[in-house]
Amino acid sequence: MDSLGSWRRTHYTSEINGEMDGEEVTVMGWVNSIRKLGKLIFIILRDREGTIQIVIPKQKVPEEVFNIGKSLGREDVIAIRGKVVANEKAPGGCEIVPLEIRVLNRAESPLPLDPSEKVPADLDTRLDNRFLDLRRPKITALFKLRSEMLRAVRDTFYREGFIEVNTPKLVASATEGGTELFPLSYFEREAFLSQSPQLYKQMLMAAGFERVFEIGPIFRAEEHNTRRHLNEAISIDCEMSFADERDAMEMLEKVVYNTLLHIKEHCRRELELLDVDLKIQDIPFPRLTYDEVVDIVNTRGVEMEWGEDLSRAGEKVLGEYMEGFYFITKWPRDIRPFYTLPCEEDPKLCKAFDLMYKDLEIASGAQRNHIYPLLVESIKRMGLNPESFESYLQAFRYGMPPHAGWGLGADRFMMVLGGQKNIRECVLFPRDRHRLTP
RNA sequence: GCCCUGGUGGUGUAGCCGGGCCUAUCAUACAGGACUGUCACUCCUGUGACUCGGGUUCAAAUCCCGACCAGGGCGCCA
Repeated sequence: MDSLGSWRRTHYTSEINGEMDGEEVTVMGWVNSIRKLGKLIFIILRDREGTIQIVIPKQKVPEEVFNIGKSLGREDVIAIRGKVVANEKAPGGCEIVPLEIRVLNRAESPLPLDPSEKVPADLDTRLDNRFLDLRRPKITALFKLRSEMLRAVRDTFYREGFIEVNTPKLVASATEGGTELFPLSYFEREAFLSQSPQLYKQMLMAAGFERVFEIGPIFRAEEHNTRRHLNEAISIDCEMSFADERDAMEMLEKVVYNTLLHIKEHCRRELELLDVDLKIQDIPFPRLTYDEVVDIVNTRGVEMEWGEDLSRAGEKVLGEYMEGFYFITKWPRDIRPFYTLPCEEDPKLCKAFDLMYKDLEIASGAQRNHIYPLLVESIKRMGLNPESFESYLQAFRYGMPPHAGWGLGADRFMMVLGGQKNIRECVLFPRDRHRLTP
């Protein structure tokens, strides 16, 4: 085994081409595959950006180089200093003839799964050996896509005058209602992992921050076991003052639309690898009211009473009826959280919305209830105790502007962008009902 | 949490219905050998597996029960 020493990579494999014939380069990466043909050895070297062929003809390289080449196995980590040779017979039209090879680390064998994708592996096996799974170009592509998605989302927020914030993930209250929280011990007290930055975002409206966004983890202790649920997820959240639910929907459209454009333009290679034909959907996205949704779902043979949330069957028929992204607006007040502002014209309804992609809910938001007495009443209505919201409610008593916002599930958004059927595919190290490692 | 399906070498599979010719199939990986243009290299040789526990039977990978694990569906998801 050799040390890196003073060697540094001069090129990623993708940066080398036939026009560099004769140039000396240093490349580093993993042995993707190796074919030993007696006195001739071919290595496909893989780095983050791609692969390149290394050719080792016994007659034309130092004996030591040939011997090292012969000793290599799959996924060994090597560095090669060598000459670029343009050659039509090589994949990509060029290859490297090594002057010197350094073996930086050996890989044990057999490997727990096959990164070259000749033999498929179950998702469970892949997640158990995720670092190896992630060496597969297709999988790497998905996470490059994710990185660019986050960049596009951030860019849009900054361009629109939002401040990026971080709110606590360790919280005291288990009384927000709704979802189950993960309890944990906090010195001599009990604490919980935050299910959403909701209450903090709103307090920042009282702080006069006007427009904030946060990209961070949320934790839900539900025992769900589906392709679209995780117990730890990343939420893209925003909140804006002096705005109503229509402003919030427009902002959400901008974020989604800009991300589609950005990915389409900057991730051609990744989309191709993933075999995704990303459609740019013009804005505004269609808006359905909850009332319309109830009609559509019932007309298509799935029973749905007014006042019920969409069942999975309901989502499916709706997803068949609607193409791409669409909003559902004007929800019944009783099935939305207490911080949603009721409609003035009909107190049974509220100013909440969901953003759907086909049959998948990817975001939800609303104009928030900024009127203190009405908010207290709503908390009671939901069977919750206003006293446990004291530090939150305080913020509404000394000048809280009208405001609206939403939360977009980053991992679900990735399912749409990357064409994935299982949300676990979109997360490096997913946390679900049974998986806590790696 | 409920329902359905499944668990066979490192990985992915065939065999299971109709128990015995299974000393368990194939691919890939791995080890050794031959090979100077491979690109899923080819060829020869070799190594390696029936999730666990109980039961039925002369006989269980195969049938039955339970546990564990996985996949899918549903529920839950302010």
